[in-house]
Amino acid sequence: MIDKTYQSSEVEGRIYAAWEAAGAFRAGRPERAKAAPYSIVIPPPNVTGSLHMGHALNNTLQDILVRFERMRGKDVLWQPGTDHAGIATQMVVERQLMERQQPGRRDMGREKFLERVWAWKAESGGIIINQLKRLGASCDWSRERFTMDEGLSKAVLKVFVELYRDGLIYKDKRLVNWDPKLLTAISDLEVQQVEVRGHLWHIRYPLEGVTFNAEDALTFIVVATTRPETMLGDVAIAVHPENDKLKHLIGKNVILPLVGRRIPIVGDDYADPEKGTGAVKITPAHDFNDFDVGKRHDLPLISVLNREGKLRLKTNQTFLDGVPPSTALDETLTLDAVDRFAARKKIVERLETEGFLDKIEPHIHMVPHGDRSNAVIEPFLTDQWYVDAKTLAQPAIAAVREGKTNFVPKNWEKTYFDWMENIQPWCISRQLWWGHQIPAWYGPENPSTYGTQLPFYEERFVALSEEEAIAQAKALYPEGTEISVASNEETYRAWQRSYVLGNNQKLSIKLRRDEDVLDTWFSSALWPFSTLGWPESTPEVNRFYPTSALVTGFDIIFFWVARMMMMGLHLMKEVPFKDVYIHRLVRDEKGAKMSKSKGNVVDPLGIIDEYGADALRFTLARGAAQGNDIRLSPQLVENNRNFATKLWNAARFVEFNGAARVAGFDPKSAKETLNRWIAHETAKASREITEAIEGYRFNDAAGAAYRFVWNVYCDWYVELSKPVLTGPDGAAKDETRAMAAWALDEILKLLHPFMPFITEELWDKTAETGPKREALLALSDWPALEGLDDAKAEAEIGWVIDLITAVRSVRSEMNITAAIPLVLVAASAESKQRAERWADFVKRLARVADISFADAAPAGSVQLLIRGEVATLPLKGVIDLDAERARLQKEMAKADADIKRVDAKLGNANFMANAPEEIVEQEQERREEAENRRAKIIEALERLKGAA
RNA sequence: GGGCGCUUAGCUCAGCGGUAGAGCACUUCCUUGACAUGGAAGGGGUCAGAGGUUCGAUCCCUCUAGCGCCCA
Repeated sequence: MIDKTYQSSEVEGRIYAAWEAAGAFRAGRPERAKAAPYSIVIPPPNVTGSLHMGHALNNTLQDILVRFERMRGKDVLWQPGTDHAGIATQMVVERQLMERQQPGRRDMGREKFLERVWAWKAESGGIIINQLKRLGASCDWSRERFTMDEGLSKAVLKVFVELYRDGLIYKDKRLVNWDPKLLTAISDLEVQQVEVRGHLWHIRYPLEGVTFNAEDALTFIVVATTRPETMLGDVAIAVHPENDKLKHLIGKNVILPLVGRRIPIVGDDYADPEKGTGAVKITPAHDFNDFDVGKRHDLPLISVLNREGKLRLKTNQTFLDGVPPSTALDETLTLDAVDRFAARKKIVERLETEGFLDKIEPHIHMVPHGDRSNAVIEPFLTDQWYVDAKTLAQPAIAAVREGKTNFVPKNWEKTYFDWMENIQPWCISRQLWWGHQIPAWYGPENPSTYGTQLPFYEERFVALSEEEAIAQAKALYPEGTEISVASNEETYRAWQRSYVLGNNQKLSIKLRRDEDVLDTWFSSALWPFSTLGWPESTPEVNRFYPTSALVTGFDIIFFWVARMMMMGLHLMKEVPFKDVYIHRLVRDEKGAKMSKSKGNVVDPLGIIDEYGADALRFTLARGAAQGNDIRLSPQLVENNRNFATKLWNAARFVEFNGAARVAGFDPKSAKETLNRWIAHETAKASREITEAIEGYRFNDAAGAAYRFVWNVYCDWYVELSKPVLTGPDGAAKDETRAMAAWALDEILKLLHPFMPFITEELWDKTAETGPKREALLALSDWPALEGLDDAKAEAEIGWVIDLITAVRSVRSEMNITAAIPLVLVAASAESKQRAERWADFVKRLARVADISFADAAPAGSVQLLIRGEVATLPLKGVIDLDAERARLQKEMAKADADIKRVDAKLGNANFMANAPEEIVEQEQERREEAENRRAKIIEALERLKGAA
């Protein structure tokens, strides 16, 4: 028995447990060994994260695809897992330590700290997985993976070593985006440009060889900068070679204020003559553009900041080199160890008091910020590891061009190409501890070539293991050298000191391992194959790679999709996925982006608690039109919860009326027109939904399902079947019961990918009568309905629906509550038959007292036009004749307008000459129909005159 | 500055070269035994503006205005 109401909170947990117990989501079920594979890898959520609405959308869409294909009989793998989220997770744990006033990570050391992170992972790592289950996600949880798992770590190591060997990973000293708060490099994708109201400071740089006079513009050159503190690292001034006002200064020198360094004025077209003063200061160690200019002119790099963003001057040899002592310099040196922003203020003050400040303009500009720390990012000169993304990008670009991977919607291709074609080296090292430690070991420069001199060059050994690194070192250093690995940085330094001091005659060498870890996205880039067991040649790799589809948000096309493409193609020689479906954002009901700081975040679990997972899923699916953000409001979810209730009640009604599934029932065998009609409609809906899911048109699929269930099955089939179901027993009743149950079954299947819980529950409840169910709904066959189209049934039921609707309209408009007679005028034989067959139904649904036939319309009746024929409601005395006249005149006006419009077309020689034949025919039919309608209305108006 | 996209009913959004659609909201009516989380009926749109292509444009093209996102 189906309960009176559907309690999602009671049902969902139980149903999910049943799926898991049956292993319904497992890939590689034996009975599907010969089935085609279908695979999706989940975009791994952060292991310590929790489910937000973006996840809910993303995973709902994947689940729709996966459940759909599973029902289509494929061997489906939805590969779940989480990533370790290096920076975010490390931040959380460090903050925790701070809050608890425990020692920081440096104090406790790497090993201890990592223990803490693993403990934190153990504690909070399962949360999001369970939340995904509450959403109904049908992942194969037995295969859950984590980027820091042994297997995935092995994959990361192997890839690093291979790419290094191939020259696609290298170490380089370049400017990186440095986060002075987190003390790590980040990739340019992790930098957010934020518009900031700042200033443009115009500074006078005195020309060499003349006496500086703030009043005399011939004694200096003015440059504008947004970051005056970096002037301490200036090494040149650039002016455009064709800048007529300034080009005469090229080749001359200026004396850097506050420092006294002599720096050249160089000609470079980077200096835009239209912008600012036309001259720009060049600080190659603190600006990406300046770095390039510096390279072109062979300028030195003077870094004046330390890792924490404080000025580093006193012990900074490159800063002091070639600068004559002066009191100005001494005063500048007092800024040593001062934070960059405090230093900026002080420097501006000094420039002003000493006459070097020309003017200050307010200036709005973009300032880079770290996406995790929100600190202002410094371009910073360090050694980091890079991936040669440009080389890897080439096959990845080609694969999309050749259609091996398709973006849906297609226009995202352009975004992908734009980025890929202008791709920069990918900085993959992070100064963190939580992550995959880079498998590189360093030792002193080979003494056989450099004796025991100061080791300013380090030998580098990139290897899969410490043993391999030692073996490599053995091969490099002189025979008999003892080689060991320092357990930590400290012991290495201690050894290094003694080595440098020449106390090491025995040639005992220590190696140290690179302390840094890899960008989390490096491991995520391997996700489509590392999760399948690569580098082992597992059956899963062979069966499920390349994956079928990837479903993700546009915000990680660069971070993730592009990098998976590069890695997949390079390492597997095949694209990682055939289709990439890109969905958009879930916004709040006002259209604002959900964010913690705005406080407008809608918690999917709260929605699930209140309305059920199915309602949330259906809402998201209905809203997921390609290319559009989804505005989510509780109202919408409520509507879809109501839809679930509607379905529930329909099932209850059907059950209550003895509709039980009949073994071997073939819908094609139905005799009753109504039953043939619903079979026809079911097949139609099934086609629409199938095609829509195949095309990733989730909204169309959900919309078609909604309309079919509510506006076809419930509104008409159930209503029209009532007289039969509640009437006398017989073949028609038996058939209708069987058909009602059959169609409901098809509905459950068609809705299952969208609303898995309620459909599975009903599948179970309806199994109580009739033949035994062979499988859970999740594992049942998707409808494949052939040979059910029935135009005749469609025409007949359509006629009935039109008739009922028309009578209801008049009743409503005329405010008639009593049962009224219906007279069909000059009815065709077909209409007569239909009317007789459907009399009971029409009487019931339109509240008609009786149906009769006449050759002419009775006087004083209301006229209805049903598919070209006249039906009347003799309402003499009941109706307001004026109102009826007005109604008819309105219809008349419409008919006139229709005729006029069609005539305009048909009278146009060009239209007749150029329009396709079927369109012309259509127009002609339309005219005939309108003409007929008009004639009937005129007759009715005439009759009204007679009645008056 | 470059790129992508949007502008359709009061709201949120589908759609599309051949007479404008849905949901919600609104109005009126309905405690008929699946469902008031419901049923029935109804009002409401020169499809942002201006040009162009076409027999025909809400749809294709160009421009303008406004809004959004991404990249520099």
